[in-house]
Amino acid sequence: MINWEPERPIWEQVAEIIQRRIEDGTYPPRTPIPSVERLQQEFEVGRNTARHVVKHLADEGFVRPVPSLGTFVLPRADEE
Amino acid sequence: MINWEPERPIWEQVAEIIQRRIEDGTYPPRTPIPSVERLQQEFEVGRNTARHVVKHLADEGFVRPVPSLGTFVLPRADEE
DNA sequence: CTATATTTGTGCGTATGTATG
DNA sequence: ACATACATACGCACAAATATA
Repeated sequence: MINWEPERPIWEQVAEIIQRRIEDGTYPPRTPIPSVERLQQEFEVGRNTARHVVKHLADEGFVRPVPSLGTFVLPRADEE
Repeated sequence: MINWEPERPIWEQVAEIIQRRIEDGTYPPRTPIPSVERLQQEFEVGRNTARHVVKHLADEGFVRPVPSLGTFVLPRADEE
């Protein structure tokens, strides 16, 4: 079981964890973050919640989902 | 057309049918159950629903999916 | 040896229904 | 009324391994 903060949406808390992993290099640029299904399993959330996380990270410009392939970490501007 | 009971999920009803066939020997141990595509066709369900059925049966220990080969009926302990 | 078909695995996209706060 | 969360159910495409023609 995961102790989510009750004050904020779970998707937001998951998104922050993934974002942190992107920033600390756990998920390097041009590599895929865990799939929606993996996120579901690791964080014990539903599919829509996991997808919301990915969509948020994509909207924020951290990742780009590629159909049939995965969701890839975008390189920073100075790493382009 | 198939008359599914509206009260329960379709995947559950399909899984029960397959499980019954395993138990009555229609699908003997070490032989494959119908592929996902065959399940789709026979029960007129979508791929994800058919896969859900297989995953459920695998989680319950009735079958083991083998990539590229099929999903095989596991032998019971006393038949091992 | 090559080409095709089969089968599971893995991705994303979409919609609906239900429940909760 | 709305946002959040989950379950169900449909769709598509491609990858990888295997079997077969």
